Amino acid sequence: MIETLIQQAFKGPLEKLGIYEDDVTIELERPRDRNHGDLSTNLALVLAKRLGRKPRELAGELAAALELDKAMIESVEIAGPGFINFRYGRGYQIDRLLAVWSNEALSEIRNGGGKRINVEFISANPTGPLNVVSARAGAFGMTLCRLLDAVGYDAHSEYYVNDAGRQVNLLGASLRAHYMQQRGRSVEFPEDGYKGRYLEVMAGELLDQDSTAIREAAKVFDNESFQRVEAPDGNAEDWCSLDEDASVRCFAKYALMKILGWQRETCRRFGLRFDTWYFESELHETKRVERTLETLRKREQVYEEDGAVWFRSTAYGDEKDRVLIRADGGPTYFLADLAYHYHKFQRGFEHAIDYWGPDHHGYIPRMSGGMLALGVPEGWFEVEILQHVTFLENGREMNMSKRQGRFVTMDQLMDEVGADVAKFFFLMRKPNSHLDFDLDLARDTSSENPVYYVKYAHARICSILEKATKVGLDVPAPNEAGLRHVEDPAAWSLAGHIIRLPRVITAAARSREPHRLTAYVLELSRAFHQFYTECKVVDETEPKRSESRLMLCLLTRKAIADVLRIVGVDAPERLPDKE
RNA sequence: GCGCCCGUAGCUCAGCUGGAUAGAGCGCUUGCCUCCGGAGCAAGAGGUCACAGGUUCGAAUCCUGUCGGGCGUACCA
Repeated sequence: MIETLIQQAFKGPLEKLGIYEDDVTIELERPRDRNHGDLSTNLALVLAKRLGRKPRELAGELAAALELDKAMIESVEIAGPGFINFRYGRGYQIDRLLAVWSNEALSEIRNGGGKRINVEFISANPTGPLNVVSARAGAFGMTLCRLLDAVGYDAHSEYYVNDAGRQVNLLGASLRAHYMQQRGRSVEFPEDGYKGRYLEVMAGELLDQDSTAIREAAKVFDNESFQRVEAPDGNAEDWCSLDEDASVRCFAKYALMKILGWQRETCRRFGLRFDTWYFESELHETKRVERTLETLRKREQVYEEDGAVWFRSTAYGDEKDRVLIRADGGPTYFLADLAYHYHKFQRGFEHAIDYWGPDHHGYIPRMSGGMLALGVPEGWFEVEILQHVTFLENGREMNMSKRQGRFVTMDQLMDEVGADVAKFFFLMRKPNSHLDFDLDLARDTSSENPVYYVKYAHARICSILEKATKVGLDVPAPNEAGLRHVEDPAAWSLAGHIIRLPRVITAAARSREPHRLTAYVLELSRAFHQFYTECKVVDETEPKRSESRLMLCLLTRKAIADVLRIVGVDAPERLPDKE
């Protein structure tokens, strides 16, 4: 790395001043302002006081004593209060461009050592179609997985299905009520039941489905990760003749099967791939919930009071202790969740990241406390909170009330703006800030829309390359001789962005901030459009110059495609014709 | 009340973990097509970084307090 090269160069001059390696860290960062060079250090500012010297003077002395290869570092300058600024040499830049082209630059950042990391996201209750709030989580979770893979981890995407407990029961009871009502039988609709239209429709379909049709419907789950999902025996009429508990269970089983089918299909359509769908019911069946409680008990983390069993979460910074077993004897959701995450640990993941909504942040202390109490190492469990999304239409906040049926589901969002645009928009802001989703802009397919701006840059490159071939120019893979011909400032500015690629990926992965990718690819596209207007690429009368510029086109196209792949957005060769 | 998140251009947001004259996009004003897709590019105007203290060579960034907004504060899941 070029940083270590510079740091090494400082060693001698610093020793003359009586400063040794362990004494000071030489920080090198990319200045905000491009005029300040490619790398900058505040070393002189940091040392000035200790040495009783004026920062600028010290900087000048240090800079003069540096011995650096011109091909690597072209210039060293003192600026401002005492910064030492470095500018990359052509040799270094060309070297890095070629490293991007050969994928060497991307291999260099794979430092994760194949460490297995579990990333859990969405995990919506299986009680209805996926809501649009899940869409942002999906975009983040999936992208984080690809980012982690890119930096050398082994990321594992996971979806937790709450198929046990009260809600599923309520779901079954609700569907049953809808069904009976449509059969003209009077039943009381369960309090707090699910009143969504989709259950009415589902009940309607059940009216004329026989048992074979129902069994057929379960076939979409003939797949290992979904063995727990199965159709109830018989048809809806049979289920009605059972006693109420059993009857509700059948309806619940059916509803669960249908809804999980929808959710899985929606995820697929959004480009989400889950390595594991983990069912809560399995935790109960395998007694993991009880065993987790036992472990806590053995570790003396629980006590009984008022007929309930409590976890001493206050010992881990929570504001109050939490109930594990209710007075009525049932386990809380929290206990099951502890068991689930404990099992994640036991499954051998070295780290676990959960994406949660903002309404769950109060839940963090008890969960991380619980993990510690179970003997899981500090820092193993990580939560990323995703803030809410507000949709704007005609500049006004859109009412997302479910009753009005204004698109609230993920599918409707995809119908409206497409999966690519939705993903890109969700990722444009950092996870921790609220997102204003401008629907009018998202629907726009012109380059006002950032997604199309980027796609257009990619398509434009493809079109240029095509044109070059058509006029009989060679389009050679980037090579040293060719890149040496690159002269224009706009071209080198573009090259500077391409070189940044591996760093951007590393930073985005480390900070869990995919918005750095979208921001980067927008800047890169912009640099390309600038280059395009200033440098004519295809020119038969100047084949050498054309070739070198074509190399930059190839490199840019690759960088854009690499980023878009991580973001999960398609990089098209051409955009649909404008009308 | 307490806890978490947030407050940066008219609007939407960056600001790379303490650096230099605080940056983009949209909107507004003004330019650029004999040319590879103008679905593009350039220039200009626009700021008390909510407010007040503190820490230090240096603060939008860290600490304290105030004001304003969002969310949470279940033996629900």
